[in-house]
Amino acid sequence: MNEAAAPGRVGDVRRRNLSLVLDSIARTGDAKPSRAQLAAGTGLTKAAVSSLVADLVESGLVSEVGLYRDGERGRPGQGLELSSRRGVVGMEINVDYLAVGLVDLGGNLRFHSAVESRNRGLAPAKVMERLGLLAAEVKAEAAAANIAILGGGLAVPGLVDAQRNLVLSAPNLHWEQEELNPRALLEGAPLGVRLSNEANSAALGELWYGTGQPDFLYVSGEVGVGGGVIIGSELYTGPGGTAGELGHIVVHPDGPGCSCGGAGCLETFAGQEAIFEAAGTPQGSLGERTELLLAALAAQEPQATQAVHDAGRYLGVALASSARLMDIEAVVLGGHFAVLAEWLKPALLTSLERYAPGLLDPGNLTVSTLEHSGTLLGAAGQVIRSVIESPFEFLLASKLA
Amino acid sequence: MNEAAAPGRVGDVRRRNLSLVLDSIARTGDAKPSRAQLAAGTGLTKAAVSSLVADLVESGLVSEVGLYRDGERGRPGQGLELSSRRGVVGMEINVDYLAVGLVDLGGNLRFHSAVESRNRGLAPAKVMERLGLLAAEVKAEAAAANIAILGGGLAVPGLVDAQRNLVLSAPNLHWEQEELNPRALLEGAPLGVRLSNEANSAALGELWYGTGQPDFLYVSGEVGVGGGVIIGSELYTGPGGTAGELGHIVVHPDGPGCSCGGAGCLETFAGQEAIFEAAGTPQGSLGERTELLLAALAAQEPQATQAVHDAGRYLGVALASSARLMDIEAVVLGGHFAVLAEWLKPALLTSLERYAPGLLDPGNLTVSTLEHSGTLLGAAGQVIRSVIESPFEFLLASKLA
DNA sequence: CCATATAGTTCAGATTGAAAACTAATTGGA
DNA sequence: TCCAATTAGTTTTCAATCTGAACTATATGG
Repeated sequence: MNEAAAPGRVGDVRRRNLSLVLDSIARTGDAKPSRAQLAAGTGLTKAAVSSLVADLVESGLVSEVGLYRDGERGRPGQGLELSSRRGVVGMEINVDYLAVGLVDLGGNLRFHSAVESRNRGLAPAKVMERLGLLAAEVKAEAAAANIAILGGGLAVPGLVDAQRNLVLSAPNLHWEQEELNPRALLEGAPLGVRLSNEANSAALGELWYGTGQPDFLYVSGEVGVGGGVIIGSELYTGPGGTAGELGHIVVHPDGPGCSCGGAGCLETFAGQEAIFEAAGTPQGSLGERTELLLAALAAQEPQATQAVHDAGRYLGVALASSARLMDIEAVVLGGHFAVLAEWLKPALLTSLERYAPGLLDPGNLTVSTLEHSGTLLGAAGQVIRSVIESPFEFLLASKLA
Repeated sequence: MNEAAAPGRVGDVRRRNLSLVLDSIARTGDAKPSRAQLAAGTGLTKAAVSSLVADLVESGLVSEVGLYRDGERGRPGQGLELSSRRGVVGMEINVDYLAVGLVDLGGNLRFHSAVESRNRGLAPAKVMERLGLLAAEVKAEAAAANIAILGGGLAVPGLVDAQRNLVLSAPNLHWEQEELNPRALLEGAPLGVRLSNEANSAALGELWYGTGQPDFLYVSGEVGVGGGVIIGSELYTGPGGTAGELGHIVVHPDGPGCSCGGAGCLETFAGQEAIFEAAGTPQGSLGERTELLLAALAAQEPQATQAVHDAGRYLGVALASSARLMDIEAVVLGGHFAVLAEWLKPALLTSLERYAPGLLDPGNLTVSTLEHSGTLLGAAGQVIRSVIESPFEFLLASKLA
């Protein structure tokens, strides 16, 4: 008996149905369903839904929002929605900036703020201090709007251990085995602050607040090339939690050495630095270099065009291999790749067609529309999702308080 | 409300616990646990376990096997085991042979038979006819041993649609969109016959009856190069069910064209045909060529050695990329690669160390020990697993009958 | 032969959803 | 104006199923 799965108890049924009803309300979104509609949608009886909704309303997760009239006869229903008076703070540390946002349970970004910050090489404590200022701003905004902060999500460009609040490694920040104390950013928030990986959060943001496709590979072109795999509306993390390292897929066995110790990795051909260098973009801040590169592309300068073309070609190789291995049918481009999409896509599609003909419909290669808030939304969304998936635990906690 | 998850009913608790108890008995295997031990292992009360076991015994899935004595004091328990009087037939169609086997619920291969058969290009009906002869043999053996056949699993080297009993494509058999009628092989078996992919079945066989690791990539080197990804003791199939196509990962962007329409695929460097050709092995049957190649390798013939070395190198590239993308930490070599392992492994490990240093512990690169029966066991195991995972449905059916 | 220990069963109690009957609120037509 | 029709939501009764505690069954060892 190596694995001890938990036994089913009578009470589990209610846990599950609480989650089912809450999830139904979340999915229905703006339509603000009534109890009767939820009963029809979930397959539960009206009696069961009424009882479940009563608990959810009492906990503050769900609120009744006026009457619901369809223009037909009969008693109108009470509209239900995820409370707009409860929110989660999304936070992001990246190489060049810090960002925070307040997301209510319904997924609306109620407030948003970002500052430039050269975080590479900075001590984690120093960065957390700066982030704390932004967090204070959010808290003030939340108080003003009468929104209770339930918790927060913090995305960093590196490998994290969410259980132990540990950044295992964030090479682009020059961090290694750093213990953050994210909880301190939002003192008093009952659900604390959850660490997560930037690319994974962006992928989840795209899933919950973007395209809504259930299966896709999100490609994050920040300083490194990252990826997030969404399968069946869930993040695929792999057994060790480090899946999606698209940047270190080998795209040429005779390629140059990579910072990861390997060779021929995608990142050495399609990382930001690699593209800037191949394009001959002079040194400078990220914003400046991006401007210059875009200008060069617009001017059809050959070196820049070739650089982006090559990046697209090798990205195509990596995507072809990924699609074959993981059966991926859709790709969403984010970060740098979204910015360069116009010039990148043709080479990418040609490459895909060469290495995996017919596997990926060109229409399934899309560009993220969430821009910089995707990561934020995903980081906060993970906390919101955890409430939607186990509301019972939340109910218990809020009854004690 | 786009997805309608099923509501939890009170009866679901019992469904789950029936499965939990059955699974506990299966895992404990030869130890033949008592009800009391199951209660301790599952966290259920003795009362609940007794009630659940009663149902399982009545259905015939579980049998009591004499008393259980620990040498200590107290009333001895009744040992329980998955019935050895119920079995599932595993069947395999491959390019060069057909095989069948009888697996009892406890996972013991009770009977096994295989014949050579040049199936490439043969009509599916003709192949099924030959397979029917083997199936008849199994049925006779089962009758003689007083084992009731519950169902069967049939593995084929191609992409299948298990719901519709369809082989979507099996290029190495020259089959395309073939409708088989596997159920006819085992008339009267209550669970019918389930089609599955050969590489996936071999991976599952390895999981259930081989190493027992919960996370690994199985590499099947038959005529094509296939793969099966096991994550968290489950087969990863991807959204469309075609995941694990290791053979068509791009290992060299300037590589030769592949039968899949792409270019630079692993299969063009490490497929059986590619290795034979590179090694200069003359034409002939698979068995003959394998003998010749092994002899050449034993004699340290340079061309053969180089061919296998190259195959290992490119397999290393594919595994490095796979490990990065899917966070795979262990690899099991099967089929042709298991046969060549002695000569293949050094180059493979060197390659892995070059392209993904430190990612895969050399000790986690193992060779399948199940040989040809792995696929059979996996094909049958899927049916056995489906019973273990939802015994309630089986109970219902057996009560009606 | 009895104290002790362990296995397994029986029965009351609690939780929970289904089903059906009931109350509540609204519209439209007589 | 008022009542039939219609839809929303609540109350009540019932069945399924687990827990916990008390009970019975069967072994060992002095």
